[in-house]
Amino acid sequence: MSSVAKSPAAKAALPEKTAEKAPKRVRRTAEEARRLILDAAEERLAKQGPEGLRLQDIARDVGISHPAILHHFESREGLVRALIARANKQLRDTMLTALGGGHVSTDAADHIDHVFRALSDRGTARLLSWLLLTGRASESSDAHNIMGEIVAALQARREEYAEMKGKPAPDKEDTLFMAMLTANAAFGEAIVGRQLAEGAGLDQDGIKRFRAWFAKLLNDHWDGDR
Amino acid sequence: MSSVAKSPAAKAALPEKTAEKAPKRVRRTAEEARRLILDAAEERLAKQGPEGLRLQDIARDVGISHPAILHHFESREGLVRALIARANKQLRDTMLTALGGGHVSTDAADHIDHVFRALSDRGTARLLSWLLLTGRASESSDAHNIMGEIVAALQARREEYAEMKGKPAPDKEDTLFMAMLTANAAFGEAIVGRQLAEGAGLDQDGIKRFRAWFAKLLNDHWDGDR
DNA sequence: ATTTATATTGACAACAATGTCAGTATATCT
DNA sequence: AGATATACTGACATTGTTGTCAATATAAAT
Repeated sequence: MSSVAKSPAAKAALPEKTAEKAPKRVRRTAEEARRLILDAAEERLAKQGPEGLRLQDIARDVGISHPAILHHFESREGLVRALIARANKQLRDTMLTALGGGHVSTDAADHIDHVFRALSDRGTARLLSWLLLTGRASESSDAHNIMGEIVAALQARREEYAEMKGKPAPDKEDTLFMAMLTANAAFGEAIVGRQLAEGAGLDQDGIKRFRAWFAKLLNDHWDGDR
Repeated sequence: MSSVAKSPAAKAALPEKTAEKAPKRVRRTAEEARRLILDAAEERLAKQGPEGLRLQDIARDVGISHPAILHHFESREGLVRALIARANKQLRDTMLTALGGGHVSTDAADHIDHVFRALSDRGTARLLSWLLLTGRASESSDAHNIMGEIVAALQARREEYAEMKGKPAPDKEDTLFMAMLTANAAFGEAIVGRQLAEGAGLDQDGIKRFRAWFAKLLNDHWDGDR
């Protein structure tokens, strides 16, 4: 990323007619180009925030000219929408497969860690946050379904677990609240986490301990009093 | 805030020389002007996100011309810095006075509600979030101290409470984690809260119930096992 | 090899936003 | 009242960013 792709320097060798053209243009498939562009945009967004999302910069990152981006996404807004759609999809997939994995009910720590990783460690939460901050929330009605699906899956797991233990079925709202708290905390951590941790003198390992602590809190509540 | 101050409409009464000038320019004190500008900027930011922070818009809201803003804040960046500084200060004050109020140890619900109100209901968390997303974190080294102060105050309360109950003093890190979780959750709620709540079919009252639920969770932990 | 479709580019247009400046009006001080 | 400091304005300069367009190169099809 230090040295940008140069135009062919070996061009003025022969002043003959053979030397006057050496275009060497890269041509990707549309799908591949879109993927590269989205990747670059995501990275910029994660690193520099909303104001770092400029077509020219992204183009430079990919090594293309900025009209190419317009060609693939119509407009800047189109690019943003594509970004949103992909982030939502990734999030949904990650969460649901995590919920689907077997070892949930016994140990919430892994589970919490999954959620935090999916949202916080990778830039997804920051991306989604920015989307929400800029008021583009309504466009991604997917978010609704995602939350619904997750809570449903979680509730199913919980009832299953309760039955196994011979306990009464847990309250649906209680499950919802657990999910909401987790989501809120993960988003919050994605944004203020590093800042808070630094302020409190917590290192990377301390953050891990925090997540474990949180997992335990939820775990206790999971098969606790209620 | 609905009707902006209008320029004098009663001006074309006499076509005489007396009617040709009616400047009626408002002149505030520098302090007052700065306050108004910051208020307007804050509101824009809360409503429309980062991209809504344009000098011309803010100026229109206040009823002045945009160079006036530059006059008071040097540059756009200056305005942003002032915004940050004020938000930090407000946050610190709110939190510490909330911590200082007597009824903390017995009922965490009020307390949690205070925190959420200070961060979430008003636009503070969104503002700070945007600041963090845009990477302006380093400029507000105040944040460090804030977190430190709060945790210290909380820990003091907790030790006091533990002694009253004749229990062993709580772990400092445990207190820190409680504060971190609360902060994360409040920030998260400020950003994704409405979206999640809608997706889950929760109304305003449901959000209140969630906060109460969270408060209870912390409360139980407060004088619980550890 | 020729044709076809389209990914890609450079140059330019259009616009928006910050910032500059010289001048104007208003509160305050003497 | 007159003088002074400065909050404020309108017009302009500047810069940066999105978007348009005609032209070009390249992969795939015939």
